[in-house]
Amino acid sequence: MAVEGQEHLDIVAERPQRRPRVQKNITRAIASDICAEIFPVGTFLPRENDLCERYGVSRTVIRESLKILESKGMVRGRSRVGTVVCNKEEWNILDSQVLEWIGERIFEFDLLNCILEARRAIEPAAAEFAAERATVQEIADLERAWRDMRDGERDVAGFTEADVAFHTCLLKASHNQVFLQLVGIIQAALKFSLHASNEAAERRDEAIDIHGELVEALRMRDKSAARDCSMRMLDLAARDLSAAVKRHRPAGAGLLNNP
Amino acid sequence: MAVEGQEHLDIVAERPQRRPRVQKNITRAIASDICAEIFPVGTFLPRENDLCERYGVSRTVIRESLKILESKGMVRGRSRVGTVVCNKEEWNILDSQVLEWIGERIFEFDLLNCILEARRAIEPAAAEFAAERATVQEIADLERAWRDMRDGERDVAGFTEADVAFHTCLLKASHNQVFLQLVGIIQAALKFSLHASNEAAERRDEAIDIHGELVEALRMRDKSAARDCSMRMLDLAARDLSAAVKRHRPAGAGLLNNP
DNA sequence: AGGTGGTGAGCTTGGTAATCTTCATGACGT
DNA sequence: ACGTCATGAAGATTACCAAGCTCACCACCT
Repeated sequence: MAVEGQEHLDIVAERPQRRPRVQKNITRAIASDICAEIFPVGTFLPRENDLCERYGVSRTVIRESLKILESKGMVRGRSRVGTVVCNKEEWNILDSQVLEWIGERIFEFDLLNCILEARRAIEPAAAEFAAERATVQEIADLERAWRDMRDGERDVAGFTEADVAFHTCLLKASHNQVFLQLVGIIQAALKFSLHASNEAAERRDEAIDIHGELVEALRMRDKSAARDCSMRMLDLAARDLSAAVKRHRPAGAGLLNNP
Repeated sequence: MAVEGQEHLDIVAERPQRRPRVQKNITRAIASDICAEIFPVGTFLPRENDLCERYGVSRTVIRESLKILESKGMVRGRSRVGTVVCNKEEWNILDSQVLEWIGERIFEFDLLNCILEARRAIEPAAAEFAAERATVQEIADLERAWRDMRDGERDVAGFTEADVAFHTCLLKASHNQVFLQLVGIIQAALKFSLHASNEAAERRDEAIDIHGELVEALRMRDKSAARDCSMRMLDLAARDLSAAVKRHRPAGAGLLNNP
């Protein structure tokens, strides 16, 4: 973990000949450090000049990174005073970049439960809209994603990817811009639920069946069937989620013995 | 409103002695110009140096502004090529700053309908959760907001503010982080629905009653009543919305005769 | 002669650095 | 207790270098 703090330095130092996207890396580095509570919520970040030293970049890069983080509600710059880390409630957790930066720490945020609740509200509604609005092309895309799920049943990464694609297509097919924006949280949810329940292969069979049923319901333009499939899908997701959470916090008090 | 386009110039030009918050203003100015399609979707922005001239600020400010816009999905910087305006589907329309920048043009985005649909999915669910999870303090806050609505019945601005506060409190009381993030779109929806239906005062009476009923339902921890109130509330909102849209597009075919 | 591919100039963004301005803060003096 | 001023950190400007994407041009091969 002494190495971890220097990670970004390596990125810069190891390739002096090429300077590949410093900005993005530094932003991610600072964001990760915030998520890791190296810079805890409510405290001030080091002065900009100190951040330059710490990450080995110029002040411009630091400032642009801070601007990005500020625009996502993670920090707030107080003029001539400093930059303070905001409460997690203020973070734009619907932003997919923020979710990426949080990464595995999503388990410590009590977020996956919230996301599941939100999905229960949103996805059945989206499925209904999709039943009446999806184009034939969109239904074809959904079916393709479903086939990819079926074919990728053995391969966890491939299966997850196809699952994400399926739900993304579903939201697209709802023809509602707001729902579509929520694809980020659903991605995060699928990523961390499935990754943990990969031994429960029989569940994937079940999931694949339901996804197939949903495609069929959309094709029939059957709104209530679509809603029903979506809800059953989420019941499965709920089971996976609780398995994932258990697995991630085996002792039940896993917060205490982290590295 | 012809002045509005030059606003940022004024800020810089009119007070050469004080330079207050250039950054924020410039970011808003560029964002507004993008929304106004002065820089249309799919085209390149002017070179950074030209933007400096146009807005009368240094390149650093421009670059930081572009970074912010990029982080919200409005533009994409292509290294050594230029900055291109993204499709509106890629914009983070759940971001409250983006919604602010869009402002009145929200009517041209076909967004209010989407938001209403999303609210129908979300708010009843949030109301149910609030019924079982709201603290007494939160219910008190809701009631206070409700009283403010009642007292501010004559004053459109005050009424809207109280209405926004009410719905914000409701989402808070649902104790779901994801729902809470959606306060931005609901604010936008209320702002533009009410502002247009301010002559229909009798509707506000009705709205106030329903809001009061909802508070009562929460106090009784009655989930189904809470959900029901929320849905009736949204039926009213739907009526207001169609009035607002009609009012904003009087000819009914406003899309056809733009340049 | 014509098409193909390599090459280099020029332009544009990415990044660095030094410098100045503006004020939020807190210590100091009245 | 209150006003004043020094201080230091962020806001902003400027200038410059680095690097790579484009494109036009020219040589070379067919």
